[in-house]
Amino acid sequence: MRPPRPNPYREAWAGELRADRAGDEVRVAGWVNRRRDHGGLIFIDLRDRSGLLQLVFHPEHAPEAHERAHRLRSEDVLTANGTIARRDEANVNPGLATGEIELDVADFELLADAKPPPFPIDEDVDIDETLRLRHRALDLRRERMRDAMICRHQVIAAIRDYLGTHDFLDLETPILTRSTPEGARDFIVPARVRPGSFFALPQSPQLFKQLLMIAGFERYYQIARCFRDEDSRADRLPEFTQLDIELSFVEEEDVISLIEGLMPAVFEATGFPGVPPPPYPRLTYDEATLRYGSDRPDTRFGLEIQDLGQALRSTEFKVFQGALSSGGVVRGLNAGPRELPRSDLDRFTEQAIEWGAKGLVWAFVEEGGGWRSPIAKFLSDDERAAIAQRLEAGPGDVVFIVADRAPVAADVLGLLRLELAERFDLAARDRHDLLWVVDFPMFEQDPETGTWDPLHHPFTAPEGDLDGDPGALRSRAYDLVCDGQELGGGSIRINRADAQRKVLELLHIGPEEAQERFGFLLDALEYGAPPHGGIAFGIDRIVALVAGRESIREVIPFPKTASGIDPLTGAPAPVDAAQLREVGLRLAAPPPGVKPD
RNA sequence: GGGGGCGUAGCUCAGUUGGUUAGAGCGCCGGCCUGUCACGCCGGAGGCCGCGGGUUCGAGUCCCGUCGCUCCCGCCA
Repeated sequence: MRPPRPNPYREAWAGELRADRAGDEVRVAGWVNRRRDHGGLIFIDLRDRSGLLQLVFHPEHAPEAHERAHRLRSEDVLTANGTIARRDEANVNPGLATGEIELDVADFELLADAKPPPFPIDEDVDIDETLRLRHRALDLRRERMRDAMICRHQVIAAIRDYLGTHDFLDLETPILTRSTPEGARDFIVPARVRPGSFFALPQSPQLFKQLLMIAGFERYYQIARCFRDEDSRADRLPEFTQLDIELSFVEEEDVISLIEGLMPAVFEATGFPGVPPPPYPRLTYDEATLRYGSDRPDTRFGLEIQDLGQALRSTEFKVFQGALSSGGVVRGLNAGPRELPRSDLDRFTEQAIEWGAKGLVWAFVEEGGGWRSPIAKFLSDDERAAIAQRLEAGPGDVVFIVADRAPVAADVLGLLRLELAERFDLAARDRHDLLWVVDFPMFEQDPETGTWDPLHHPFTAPEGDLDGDPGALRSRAYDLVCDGQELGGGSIRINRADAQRKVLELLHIGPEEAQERFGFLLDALEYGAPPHGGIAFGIDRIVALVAGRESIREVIPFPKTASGIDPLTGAPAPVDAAQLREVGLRLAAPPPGVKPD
């Protein structure tokens, strides 16, 4: 850190003082991290953003200060001046960056005293998250959180630096806007200036960044706050921060190579090891869903899924035969030589059913090709051998098989894969797998309604015949995946109004509705839109990865809880009737705990 | 909306088969202590066992409901 401007509080950062300053008079300021009062000598670990420094209060060096120092307590704020003293060899603390020195305090001023904190600031223990969020200012004082926030800053600074030197303009887009078709539920804000109407908070700056391309800015980025009114997860909150990027006159390779330059810059800036250098491997969507049962595969461990259709094409076992003859699949994975008691097998089977399968076949392969399995007797020797060969399963291995519609089999085996990896701790810890998933289908058919839903948003450029079978269309989209989590995704966009209208039509968004909802984009597309494309990343996820945190709440200064509320401010909170009247609203029912008027 | 886990002192947790006075460590308060750095020693305070109901002679413990947190499914890039 740069040296502070000397002022009445501070002339140096406490955590950055070293033995070369021995003998110097300095003034430092910060919080009492910990006190060790020996009656005679008093030691205080002073904490500021830069780290810790031991202050010594000596009864003979400074009797008056020593007397007052007895009353210092944890988290008191003080400024102290004195002499930097080199510690005796025996008193050096190798665990502390400033451990070779200490400040022999001449005088200090208590700037603010502190109540005992509701949880320890000076040690790294798990505290109830709601309590931490309620006292977030205190929580953020903890080293772990300070590190995370600094890491967050470093990630964002590295991004700005990289994109800045690659000719990108950082431009803002509105927060009060109208519904964007990302597929999630919108947060809505009643509009006083037009009672009965609502703003929506952006789910992403998608439409605006396309307008910026049509405007001719060529290269844009933004660290953009985005909002989606859906239930949270460890890696998902209703409010999150996205790195939003868009470029003109580009195709897929341009975006991919930009990102393959950006990500290493981020990893380098944060000193994050473990990600192999680019080019990052690419998997097609079809490969990913077949081999890993997911379009965001975790490839840190094997357990790859295989198709068993060939091995079973003339099977008489009704379950498998039924699946195959009705257009479904039989797929399996080899879990390897695992000790799996019946209780685990039952649990997996139960879960498979919850995940949508009709059942789960398990089998232990024995010496000589026999199976210990409830279905062993329904399969011929040849079929068992063919399956074992396909799954490369030998004696001792346990294999799992699902027969179902292809998407169900993929999902179930994909989830089972993750479950097994968790159960046996298979994921490499010191390695992180970044990879691209490419060549997505444009649409996915809802098995119940038969309607076509876009896998990405409907501005993604399709590949193939727009007048042909929608199921055959591919999209020019790409997702960046890390350890089974989507870090970002994007696409080349549609840059012609007629093609855009056609795609919306395929989604049953008629001309009128299209005009009503995003006429402003369609209109702009009429005036010469360059070929363009881009990508968006979850900044919170990137920081969590780099900082090694399980939840993005650990890398956001003021996050909502997993249940979507803010214990710090109490938001969301009821508003009074006058505020409602102003925006032309009346509640159908009073909120819990509030009496109706 | 559904499923799992958790809820006991300020914090982190233990609490046996339902048993009478609910414990520990840390923190806090008081005293002692001149080389500690998780300082040490002595003493002390601190409890709506999430909340409501039920079973029972008796409930932290069993049952029902409910609330909160969290993880996952659904949902969501």
